[in-house]
Amino acid sequence: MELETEKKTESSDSSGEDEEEEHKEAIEKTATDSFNFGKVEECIKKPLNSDQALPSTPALQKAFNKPSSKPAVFIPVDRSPEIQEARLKLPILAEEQVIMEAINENPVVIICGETGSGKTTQVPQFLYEAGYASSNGIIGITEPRRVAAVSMSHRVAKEMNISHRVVSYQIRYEGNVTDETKIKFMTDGVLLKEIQKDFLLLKYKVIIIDEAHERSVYTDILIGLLSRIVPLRGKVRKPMKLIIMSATLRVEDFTDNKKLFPAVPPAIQVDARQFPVTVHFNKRTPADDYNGECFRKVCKIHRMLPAGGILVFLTGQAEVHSLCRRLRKAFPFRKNKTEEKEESVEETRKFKKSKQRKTMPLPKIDLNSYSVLPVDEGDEDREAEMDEDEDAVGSDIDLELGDDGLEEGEKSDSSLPLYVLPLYSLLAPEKQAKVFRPPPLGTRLCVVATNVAETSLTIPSIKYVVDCGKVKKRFYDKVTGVSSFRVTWTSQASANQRAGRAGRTEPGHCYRLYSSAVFSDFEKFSPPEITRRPVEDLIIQMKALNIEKVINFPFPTPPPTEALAAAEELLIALGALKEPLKTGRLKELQRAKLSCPISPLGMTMASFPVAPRYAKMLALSKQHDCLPYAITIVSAMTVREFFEEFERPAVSEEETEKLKGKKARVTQMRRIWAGQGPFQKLGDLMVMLGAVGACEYAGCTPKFCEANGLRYKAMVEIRRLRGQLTTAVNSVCPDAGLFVDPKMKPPTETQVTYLRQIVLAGLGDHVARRIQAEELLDEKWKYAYKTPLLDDPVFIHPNSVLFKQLPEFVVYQEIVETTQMYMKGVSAIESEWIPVLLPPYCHFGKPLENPPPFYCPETGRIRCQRPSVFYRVGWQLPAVEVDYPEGIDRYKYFAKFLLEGKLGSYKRCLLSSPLTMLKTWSKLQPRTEILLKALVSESADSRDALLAAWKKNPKCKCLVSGGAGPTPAGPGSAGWLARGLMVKAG
DNA sequence: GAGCACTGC
Repeated sequence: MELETEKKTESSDSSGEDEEEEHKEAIEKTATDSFNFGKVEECIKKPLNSDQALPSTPALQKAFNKPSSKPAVFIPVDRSPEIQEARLKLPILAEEQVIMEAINENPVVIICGETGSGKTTQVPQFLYEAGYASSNGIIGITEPRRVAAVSMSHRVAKEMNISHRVVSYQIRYEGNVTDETKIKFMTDGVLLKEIQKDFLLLKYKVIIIDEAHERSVYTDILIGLLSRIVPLRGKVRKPMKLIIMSATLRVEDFTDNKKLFPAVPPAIQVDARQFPVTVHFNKRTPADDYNGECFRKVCKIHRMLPAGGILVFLTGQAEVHSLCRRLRKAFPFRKNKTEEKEESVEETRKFKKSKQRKTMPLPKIDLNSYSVLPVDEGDEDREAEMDEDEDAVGSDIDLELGDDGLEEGEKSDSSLPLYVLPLYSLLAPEKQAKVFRPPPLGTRLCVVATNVAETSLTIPSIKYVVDCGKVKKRFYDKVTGVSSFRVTWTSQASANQRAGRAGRTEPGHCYRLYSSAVFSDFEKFSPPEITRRPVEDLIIQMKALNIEKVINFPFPTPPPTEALAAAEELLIALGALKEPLKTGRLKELQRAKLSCPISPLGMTMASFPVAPRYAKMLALSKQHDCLPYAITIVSAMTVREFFEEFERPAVSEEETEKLKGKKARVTQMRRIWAGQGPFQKLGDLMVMLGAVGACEYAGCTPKFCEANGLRYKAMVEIRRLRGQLTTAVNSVCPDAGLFVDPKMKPPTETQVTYLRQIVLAGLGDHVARRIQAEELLDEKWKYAYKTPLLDDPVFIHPNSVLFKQLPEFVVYQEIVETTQMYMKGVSAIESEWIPVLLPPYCHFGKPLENPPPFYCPETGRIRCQRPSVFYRVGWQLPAVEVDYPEGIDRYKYFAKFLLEGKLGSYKRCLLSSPLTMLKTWSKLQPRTEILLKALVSESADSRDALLAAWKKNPKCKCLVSGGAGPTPAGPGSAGWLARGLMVKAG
């Protein structure tokens, strides 16, 4: 037994499949065997060429029953002539043979090709035609976004002229996969879940990870897992191919990572069919006012340059709306009937200045060629002599001429109508859709966007990009988890991605509002997401795959150790991981802490597709019929931006009034949904429950949402998530018999109290306590709360319904730091619940002697009253009934109650009083000492433990009597849903 | 007394 544990800890693998000997063995040999198929070509920059045939292995040839260079099977595809023609224009088609040879001969291949290369649509078709999906095996492609998975499956089905039954998709809430499916597009999270059901992914012959350069957390984990799965599949003689597709050449994290791929996988580069984009840097970089600079640049472009849409990149909603307002004011356009006419005739557009000016031929600068470093240093100086303000790299178009200093007066010019549209993720979909329609006749389209336009949404017909060079990003404090949003410079890769948005339909221009020197100081790539955020959700998923030593997992880029430790600590506190034994040295303890195995509760939690804190809430909600409510609350907490945002600057007086009215309405509804008295104590979570309940009752219509300031999209997502969570709970607990009830009744007062306890159990590390009057030394702590991990005061967010209530103890969903630290999603809790529900966060004192310890017939354990203090802050918590602490005294009490007959119905003549058992060792009589020693040696300090000892060694019974043992009372099992939850309500 | 970019199960 010990040997085995030892072996496990020592082995370098981390994807332990210990139930399957074969797999385990194979994992350990991964490094030596599985990746040695073929010597690997290290051509990162240049395409492979076909006469550089890669060496192949007999094993693989046998596996596919064909020589390596030529597929033995060819599955015909009946494409339409138009599709054929369009396909042939894609550069990737010329590389088909090269790509397929590399795939045939290597288990892992990387394909680099920028947007427009056609890799996402074509590579699956290559594989299909080469027979990779011909016999009992399918081709899986992961996308980081749902829309992409759906639209790509549609497009490929159309190109191949094949039914959706064969080319299908699967995303979180829907899919059209059938038994006939051969090509399956899915989101990366879907595949990760599938690995939990079938670690070897046996139904797939090929997995393609698309958009790997985006480095989404699931993509990263998938690549780590697949780096082990692929060789394992070789071991079981069912080889699988892994293809990693990236839009950038930054693949060193995959290629130069020996832990991930011991042999360097070949990387093939394919060209993209993009139009050239000329990049213009500003001579000077504005200190702060990039918004004003954006405005001026758009004005110049609009006044002087030929037709073509403008896309502006800014950092947030407020900026987007404010620029929209300024631009609309400067270039108003009157809506008329022609607006409805969809066909916009380029020739009829009037561009005052640009018509007078000679349009210069656009310079041919390939976006690729400068993407690493700006090539303009020389030009910059040359341009500087002629132009103080701006260096137009490689371009003769001078925006400075004809500038009439518009920014001062911002006088409006209605002869040059500009059709200005905002675009950001939280914008209602129908408003987002506007940017894809042609602008009204005689106007120019100008989209003012956040980062959504960089990856998620592609607007055609953009010719000019204005890039402020900034992004707004979320930052997490690794220790406290407090998050904040900061605006920083973007990365070179992302600036290039933005520039590329100007070359989708014709050659374009990108205006960067910063100098090339500033650009070259940008980091090359943004750090992968997994290094920047808490990882407890990922860690629990990995633990559920029996990956215990997460620290050894072959992450393409590992999360910081602090983040791993924080995740492990939280999961232990939630009971999802088995706590390491407290014996041993500190160092060993530290190491053990990073390799805790998952607990049964953890397995249940991992099956719920929500954050571990919320999964814990679900796992505790069976009692008192709380599940439907807990599911609803958890769904609402998971879906972001529940309420519509009305804080933006209004365009008109009329809008100002409208926004004001809506804001007032939301505030009013919040108060109504929060309820009164005991209901209100559930706080913001009660608002969520009330809002979802009311919305569903009304049929979840856009109208209801609009009228009540709810985001329709969010409400639909909550509805779907409730459905998914209901199914998930039913499957771990079939007798729950849950269903989603659109006419769900409000919870009772008692249920609300239980819900508060459930919420506390999940948010144990998010408890805060109001500063008491006597502690108030500094004004800055007025109305403030203290938390265990933060030195600074935190406050209830003004939007919270508890903002004015200021309950003594609260839990919060998250803390966001802006001007101060604000708690959001706040519920009030009672301090006496804390020691009962959150023992890991409490330091308990000695058991009270009054009331005395007692035997609990339900659990078969010794119970007692213990006072405690909350961790790190030392808040005194009321004494509560808990299990008697481990140790000799527990044995003594157990012996005492045993002798008293508390465990069973037998009565014996005892020579001593059971009370003797509580005396110190020295005062014990020999016969009682024997009993105590026996109990200790058998670790029998509870009924279950004693029964186990008797089962193992029936002789033990003699120690107590000669008679029948105690009869076990009730089920001893402590199933996760059965556990005696909760403090008495009220 | 406020101001959050973007995504996946």
